[in-house]
Order: sequence, then C-alpha cells, then structure tokens
Amino acid sequence: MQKKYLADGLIQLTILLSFIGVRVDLDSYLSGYYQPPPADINLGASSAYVQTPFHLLRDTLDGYGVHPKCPELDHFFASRRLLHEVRRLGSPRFPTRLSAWLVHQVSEAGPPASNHSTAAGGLHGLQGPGDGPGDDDTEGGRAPDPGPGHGPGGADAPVLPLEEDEVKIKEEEEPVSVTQLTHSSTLEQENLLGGITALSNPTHDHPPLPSTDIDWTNLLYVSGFDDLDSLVSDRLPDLDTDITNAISQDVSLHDAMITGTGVFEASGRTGSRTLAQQQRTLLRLESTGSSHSNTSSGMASGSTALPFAAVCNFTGDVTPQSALGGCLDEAVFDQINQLGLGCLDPIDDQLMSSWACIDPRVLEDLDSDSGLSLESSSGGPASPGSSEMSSSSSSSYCEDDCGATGYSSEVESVTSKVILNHNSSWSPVDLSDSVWHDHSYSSPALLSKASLKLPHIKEPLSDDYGEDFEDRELSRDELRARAMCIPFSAFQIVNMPVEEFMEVLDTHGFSAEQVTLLRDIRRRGKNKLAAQNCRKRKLDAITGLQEEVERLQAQRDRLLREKQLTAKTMGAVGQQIKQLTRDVLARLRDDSGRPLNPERFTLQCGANGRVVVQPLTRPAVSTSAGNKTDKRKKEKKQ
DNA sequence: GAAGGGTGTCATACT
DNA sequence: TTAGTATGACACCCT
Repeated sequence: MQKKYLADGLIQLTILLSFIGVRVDLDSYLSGYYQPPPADINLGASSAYVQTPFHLLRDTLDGYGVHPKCPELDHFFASRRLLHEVRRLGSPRFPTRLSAWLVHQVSEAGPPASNHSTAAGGLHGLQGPGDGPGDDDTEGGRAPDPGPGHGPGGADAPVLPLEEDEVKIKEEEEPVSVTQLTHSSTLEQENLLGGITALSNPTHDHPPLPSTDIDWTNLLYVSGFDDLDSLVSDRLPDLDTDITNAISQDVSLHDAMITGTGVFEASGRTGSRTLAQQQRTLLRLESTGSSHSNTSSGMASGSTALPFAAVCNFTGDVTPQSALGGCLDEAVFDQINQLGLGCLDPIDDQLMSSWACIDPRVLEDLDSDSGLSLESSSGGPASPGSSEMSSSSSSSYCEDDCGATGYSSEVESVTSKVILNHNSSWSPVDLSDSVWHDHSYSSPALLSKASLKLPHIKEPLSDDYGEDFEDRELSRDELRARAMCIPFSAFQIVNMPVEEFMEVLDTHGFSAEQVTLLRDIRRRGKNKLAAQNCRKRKLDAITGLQEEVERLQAQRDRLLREKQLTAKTMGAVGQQIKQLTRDVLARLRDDSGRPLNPERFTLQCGANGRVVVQPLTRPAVSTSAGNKTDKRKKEKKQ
C-alpha cells in the first residue's frame, strides 16, 4: 500500500522533474525499491553539501518537530530518503543544488512565465503538491531531501490518511466505550432483573400480581435507571473532550510537522523566521546564481564555486589591487571546483595576505567567545580565545592601509567595509547560512553596528521577509570564520561529514588558529542544534504531560460519575429486591397456613438458580443477647 | 526597570 | 580517543 502511494508520488515527481529536464529512471528505481539505492554519498568536494545529518531532518524546516527516534515516523524519513534517491538519480553530481540548477536554467533560458512558474512549481512540487511558499524550504544549503515527508502528497500520501484514520478510530473508540459502559450497566441491571424474574418464577402457581407488575415497572423507572438513560448524555462531554483531545493531539502532531516544515502558515515565530530565511535562500540563490551563470562555465559550478567565488570577490573588494583580483576569476573557480577543494591552498595563502590589511583588533573583537566575554570588545578583559586570534591577526596587521584611528570607528569602518563587500559576494555561501538559525547575540561594539547589516542584498520576491533579511546579522562564528579567511560557512563547517571535515583540516593547510576555530565552530554549531533539540523535546515533554494530566483528570471525573451512578443504581435495585421479597413472602404460607413474616424470613438464591426461603437471623436478638451479656458483665463487675 | 521567554554557549556526562 | 549528543546552567537579548 505504501509502495503504491510512493510509486504515485514518484511518478508525480518524475513528471515534475521532466518539466525541468531532469531525467528520472523511475522504473529501474521502483524495481529496485527494496534494494540499496545507487550510492552517491561522497562525491568529493560536493559531498559536503550532500551529506544529510539526521538532525537536519528533524531540525530543519521540513523535519522540525519530528524526533528521529519516533518509530511512527520511519515512513516519514523513509519517504524523504527515497525522494532524495530519486533526486540523485536525476542530478547525480550536485543533488543538493538541484534547485539552484533549476533556477539558473529557468533564468537563463527565459521561458514563458507559465514555464517559469511550472519550473518553480516543480521545485515546490518536489515536496508535494503544496503551493505554500515554504515548499522549497531546504533547497538552499540545507540538507538535501526536503522530501515529501511533510507534504500532503507525493510519497507521503499514505501518512495523512493514516492520521485521519487514527482520528476516526479515536472518535469511534470513545463512543464504543461509552456505549459498552452504558450497555454493561444496563445488562447488569437486566441480569439483576432477570434474576429477580427467575426468583419469582418458582412461584409459577401464582399468576403475576398487579402489584408485582407495578414494581417491575417501577423498577425500570427508579432514579438510577434514569441516570442510566442520562448516562450517555453525561458522557457526551467526556466524549467530546476525549475526541477533542484526540484530534488536538493529532493536530498538534500535524502542526508540529507543518511548523517544523517551515511552514507556510507562519504559525510560529521561529518557523516563520526560518521560513523567511529559507525563502531568502532560494531567492538569493536565484539572484546570485544567475549572475554567476553569466561567467561560469557550468551551471553546477554555481554551487561548488560559491565559497571560492565569494572569497575572490571578497578579497577583491577589500584589496582591489591585490593579486587575487587578477588570478582568481570565476572561470578559475569553476576549474578549481572541478578539481576539488584540494586546490584551495594557494587561495588560502593569498587570502591570508590579503587579510593583512585588517586591523587585528577587529579580529579580536570577532573573537569574543560566547556571551561570557562580550565585554572584551569594549575594553574588558580579553576573551579566552583572543590569544589565538592575535597570533595570526597581529602578524598580518597593516596599520597603514587600515588606519588605526580610534577603536570604535575603526572597527565600524573596516569591518563594515569588509563585511559589506564580502557579504555581497559571499551570499551564495550565506544561502546555507540563512537556513542556519542564527541567533547569536552580537558583540556590542561590532555586530550592533548598522554597517554589519546586509544592505546590498535585495530580494525582490521576498515580500514579507525582505526587510527582516536586510537586518540579518552575521553570527560571531561566521565573522570569525571570515576574519580567519576560512572559505567555508559556519553551516558548512558544522554540517559536513566528519570525514570531510577532517579532510578539509588536513588538506587546506590551515593554521593552528584556523583549525581551532574550525573545530570550535563545528562544536558550537553541533551543540547549538543539540540545545535546540533538547529544548524542543523539553517543551514536547511538558506539553505531553499537560495533556496527560488533562486526560487523567477527565478519566477520574468519569470514574467518579460512574461510581456514583453505580451506587445509586445498586441502592435502587436493593430496594426493589426487598420489595419483591416482601411480596413473594407474603404469598407464601407456613405449615399453619399463615403468610411468612418478611421480618423473619428471606429469599436466598442458590448457585443452581433455586430460590429457597431462609429464616432470618435477627441482629436485634443478638443485640439484645449482647445487651444481656453486657448486663451480666456489668453485674459481675459490680 | 523587572519579568519572562528565547537563544547561544559552556561544562559535563554519556554514547 | 574522539566526535557527537543530551542537558543543566549561565548570560544575553528582546518584548
């Protein structure tokens, strides 16, 4: 069944992909559904963008709110993986940049608006037929596979029906339980009545008396049975509550998935914010990528060449006459990208030389490690990591070029120029950072400057988030990385596989400070995600406990009502039994032909169904006897 | 200005 | 041993 839905989703995806020229061999894929997909995990330099840490699946927009250990969501992730495999079939070399590739293609080919929208829709459609603006949430630098996991269609189609079924089941279960409860109570009383009927059956000799009929009739109308009739109506609120809870729980899960996916309804502040970032991702990708496409040799180079192009532009802006400006054009980057990241070493050297003009105090400020040492920028105690920065920055410090005239102004002027210039060119790298949830509090002397904003980046299509995006500040780690000439974004540093990270550390000839910074950035980034997950789990746990408390309170109230109803019913039945016993005994005669005294005899129903008359042992007699005994004791004492 | 929520970071334990 | 994860605690920012 799931395979059928999956196949349908894949076919739809194939159609969508065919619109944009991506060939997908769906038959071969589906035939090998249960076989390992074509391995395309590590493709060298691009694999850093390909790798998909599991936390990205749960913490990214399309996976947020989904705990990876949740067994119910295996299908969710399985669908995402499968879609990812399909995508890799269509674009084996740079799968995570598929959206970028598509955007470039559209922008270059200049198809009609309908085609453009179709292509864009294809991008969105990769995650399902949803037309929300956040469908392309993870198409930027985020992990691949936005997948249909959260979408209502595609391979995830079976999921939603399941949820609906669950809701239905919950809706049905409660009425059944209430009905059963009512039924059981009714049946119990009917059995009781049946027993009483059997009890009276032995007196078949006697025709039923009108009084007895009245009693039988009255028995059915005692208050307890009225309550029984009203039991269902009493239960209705509970039923509604339970159903509401059931629905709300499902809705919560759905909301969590939707919110986590990005979601398109801006239901959550964080979700909307991240959505904006990811929208910006694609938009920026489109704008910058299209500009790159004019000079780059291949469309795919728009992805892998980003860091290098960014570095080139960055350094070129800082020192327009530097050697980098002449030797590192985008064509070179394309070739470098084709050769892999290993060719970065000469670039790094030139970058380091170009960074010699940066005031070391700027770097010191950037190095203010964590919120604990933010005061370092304002003349406070040096941050713990300042030494590591000073070693490299001081060596490359060039006072002539930068003009160390006043700390604050210098920081503002120099860093603003640097950041601004290289932001405009580093934007492709930032497309992944825009997904990166950046809430680092900025260094007051540096990051609070308006100069650190990104005024150059225009997003004509981002209506709601454009202004906010312009106000986006860079994280301190990002600033540090750029200050240390590290040609990777924080997002890339954090999310690349550990093997590739090690390879980067080994092959790029980073200095000890750079390696330390890289490791710190990676550690902090990992921990940041872990903290986010931890907090989300905590909130989920609190929410779950609250729901549990509400459920248990409702259950307690229901049980209390049942108890009261049962006691009431039992009392009424007891009274009716007494009345019936009196009636039966009144119709029985002793040896002398007198009616049996109900005060001295009772009816006892045996296990075999026979009803026998038993003499009552009067407690009053025993009481009187006890009184006599007490009197005798008292007399003895006296 | 205080309070509370959100977030990043660190330290630590654990896997 | 190292990388990653989980979580409490702290500081900071924002409303």
